[in-house]
Amino acid sequence: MPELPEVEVTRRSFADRIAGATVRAARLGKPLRWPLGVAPEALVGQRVRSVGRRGKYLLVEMDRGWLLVHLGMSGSLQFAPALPPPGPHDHFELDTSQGLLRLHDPRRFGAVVCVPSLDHARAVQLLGGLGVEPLEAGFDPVRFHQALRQRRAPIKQVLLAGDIVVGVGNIYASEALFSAGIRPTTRADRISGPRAARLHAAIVQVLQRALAVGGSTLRDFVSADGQSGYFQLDTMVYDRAGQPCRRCATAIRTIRQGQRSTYFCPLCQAR
DNA sequence: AAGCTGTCCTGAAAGC
DNA sequence: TGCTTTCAGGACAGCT
Repeated sequence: MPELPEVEVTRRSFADRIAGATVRAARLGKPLRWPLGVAPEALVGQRVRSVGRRGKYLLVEMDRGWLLVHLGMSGSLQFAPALPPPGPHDHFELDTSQGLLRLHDPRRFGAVVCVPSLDHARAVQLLGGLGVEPLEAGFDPVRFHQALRQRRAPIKQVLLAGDIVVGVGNIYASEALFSAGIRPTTRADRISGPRAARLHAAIVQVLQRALAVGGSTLRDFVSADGQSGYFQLDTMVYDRAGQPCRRCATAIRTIRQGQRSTYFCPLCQAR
């Protein structure tokens, strides 16, 4: 499932190639998570200025607004001069002078939303509540600790909420907590400064490593077949229930937190 | 305000 | 073998 590293790799794979292109047509498939918000024809004639990213949203900057693209959990993008006819799971297409951008999303948790330049409220609604970017300078260990001290919920769920730091999904939350030696059920406000600093470093390291791996395994994520693109994850705890911890050989345990699976090592993550 | 729960969707895997 | 059930995931609405 696309988490921050996959989204960033996707962005890099087509941002330069689509920049400057003029939209010739836009097509919708079955409904996605949210409606597009405008008639597809409203995009025709606009040029693509750039492709940025905020959290797990891709921000396609157009002449008169932004296209916010979210890959949900099963979405992927392709951008190529030409593509085969759309299949039953291709739910958005942007035909441009430089190629065809296509969203393939079998489970339709993804979304493409057009936010006109003037609709500031809509932009705030979609992006306003997001936390800091974990791979940018604003993600600071001291401020991270201060933010955690305001929260009584289990640290795993606080990370997932995304309002302190974005981009840490279910997989990387478990992985980062293992790396920092913190039990996922620990109340966020009970984590000391030094331990928060360790978690901060673990989040950065886990995401950066995934991004580096993605750079090699996902080089043609967008332009190629779209099937083999997902990360081949080599995890320490995620999806390893009952298997021996790679550090101490204790059996990895799984629990449910907020209807989501959490994995941890009971020995390496004692508290 | 913060923190719960339910909801959306569909393919894969497990269970009967 | 074939049918039914469960599970996975991100993020929001609507509660308490």
